[in-house]
Amino acid sequence: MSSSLPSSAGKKPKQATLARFFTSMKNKPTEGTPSPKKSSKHMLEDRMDNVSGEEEYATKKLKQTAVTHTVAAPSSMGSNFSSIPSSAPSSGVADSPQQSQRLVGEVEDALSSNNNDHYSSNIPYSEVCEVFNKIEAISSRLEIIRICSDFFIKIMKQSSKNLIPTTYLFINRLGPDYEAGLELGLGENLLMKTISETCGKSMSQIKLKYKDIGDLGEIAMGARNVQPTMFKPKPLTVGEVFKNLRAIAKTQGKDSQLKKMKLIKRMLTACKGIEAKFLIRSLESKLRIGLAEKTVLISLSKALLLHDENREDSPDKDVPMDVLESAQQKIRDAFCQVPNYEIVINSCLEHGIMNLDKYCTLRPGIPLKPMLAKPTKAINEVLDRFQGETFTSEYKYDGERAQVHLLNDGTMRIYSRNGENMTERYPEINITDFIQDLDTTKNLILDCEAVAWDKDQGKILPFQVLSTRKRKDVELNDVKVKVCLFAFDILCYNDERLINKSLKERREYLTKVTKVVPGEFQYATQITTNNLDELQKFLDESVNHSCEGLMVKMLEGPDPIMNQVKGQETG
DNA sequence: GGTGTCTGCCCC
DNA sequence: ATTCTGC
DNA sequence: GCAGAATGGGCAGACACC
Repeated sequence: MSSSLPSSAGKKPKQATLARFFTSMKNKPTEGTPSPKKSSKHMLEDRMDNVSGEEEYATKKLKQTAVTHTVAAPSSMGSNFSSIPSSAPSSGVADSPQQSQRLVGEVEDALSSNNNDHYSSNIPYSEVCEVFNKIEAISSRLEIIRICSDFFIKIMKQSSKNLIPTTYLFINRLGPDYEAGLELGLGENLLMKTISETCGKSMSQIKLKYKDIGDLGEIAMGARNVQPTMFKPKPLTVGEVFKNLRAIAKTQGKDSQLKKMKLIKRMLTACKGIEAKFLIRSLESKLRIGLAEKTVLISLSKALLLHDENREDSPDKDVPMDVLESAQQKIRDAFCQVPNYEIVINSCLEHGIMNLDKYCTLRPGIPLKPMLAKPTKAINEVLDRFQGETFTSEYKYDGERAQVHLLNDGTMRIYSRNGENMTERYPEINITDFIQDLDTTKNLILDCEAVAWDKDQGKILPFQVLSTRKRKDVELNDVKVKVCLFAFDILCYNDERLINKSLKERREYLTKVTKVVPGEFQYATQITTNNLDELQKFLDESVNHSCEGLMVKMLEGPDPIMNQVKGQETG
């Protein structure tokens, strides 16, 4: 099978915005100009009113949801942690998110702050933007993958150091999920203000165009390109842009918005052509070129594999399909267990992509990607899917995912579904209270659901209640909504990877290692049956116990299938 | 200090 | 989380 | 039907401004 597809003739932009640029805004009535004080929600409504009859424009909040992978079981190699480097590679991965020092100082401080050196790259930013531009016009994923991996190979030939900052630009992130303090803290308003000041347009002009076009990137590009440039700015490089983005994220405190704007202005002034478009979109966290994490990961595996091949063998040798696929699987598995591009990429470069499963494995202190469940409508649908297999069902609790880590040094961390460090949010939880034998338990990783708990009534409260809890700087006194952890899995125990074991075995570990404390730490209610009536009853029961339905999981076997069944609304 | 606005790799 | 899209 | 990408509602926090 060929790896490249003929690109379809019917290419069309990912958004319906481009063709309309600057065309339909003539004769726009101005009475709809929002007053500066209007909330963004109102602005959105205005916008929708004005474009009524046309197809929907990209509205606000095009947030990129973090991608979840299955923790697919790689063929068990019997390798345990003895072969794993005990410390993270020298990449300087910040691993103590709680104490990330707050940079209140000058912009320059942030720029020169800790270990930015390994993000250096002299690749012109314009080259990245050219690739983005190409991808935006393509819908075939295979074609996109080809373009991406070709580009990755090209920059690696210059220096493999280029790969990390470039990858981060492609996935539009500033670091791993679990590294705190990497939010840009920018929204459409601040960006519009910055564009307006940099490009010499009035705020109302920009807003009007935004209402019409719905893409600040296009607006910035349009405005930049008609601006006379007195002197030629130095071209932007990948390393520079990436470091600046991180600096923007790390800027906080008083006048932080001014400082952020200053950093953006500096870059925007140096932008030429399409650079402005993608720079602004990156800052909005809305790259919207039809390329996201999964595709980048596949492209990376292809690039790293070919790069590897090129080095030790004749260049441009065609890699067999099965080799390519196994490389993809390896890199996917590694990334599920260690969701950190720096670690995975460096490990590939150092040990080769085929040895990832020996060096990139889960470890307490790094949140692994959760396994995903397929939503199903009814019980019999599940029975079809699991026919012949032994499966088990658990309540699906209406709370927040909590991946609880106990580290060798005795510290504990709690990560959200998206790998965010939520430890601060639960000061009252101490996992050691729920461990049977503290002498023999050095470290572990548990999978739980944190649920708001009514201590007086001894029952579960809805998610809305949980979400009213404080998030930052939470002291014990602040805790008004109690939480009960419902554990349903254990993924690692004393450096032993359990993800390749069957759920049945993992449950045995779980109950052996931990202990129930009613109202604080309990096991997810479960049943193992394939009887339709029993299951239906169990589903109804779960809803009566304020749960959302059931999670249905394969009990044995290496190939984990998981489904969820939604219960009836209780309203 | 309080209030209003904006933002979030937010959570579901 | 749900919905939309291309394959 | 699948995988990947795009989008939504609601709440606490951060910052700007008075």
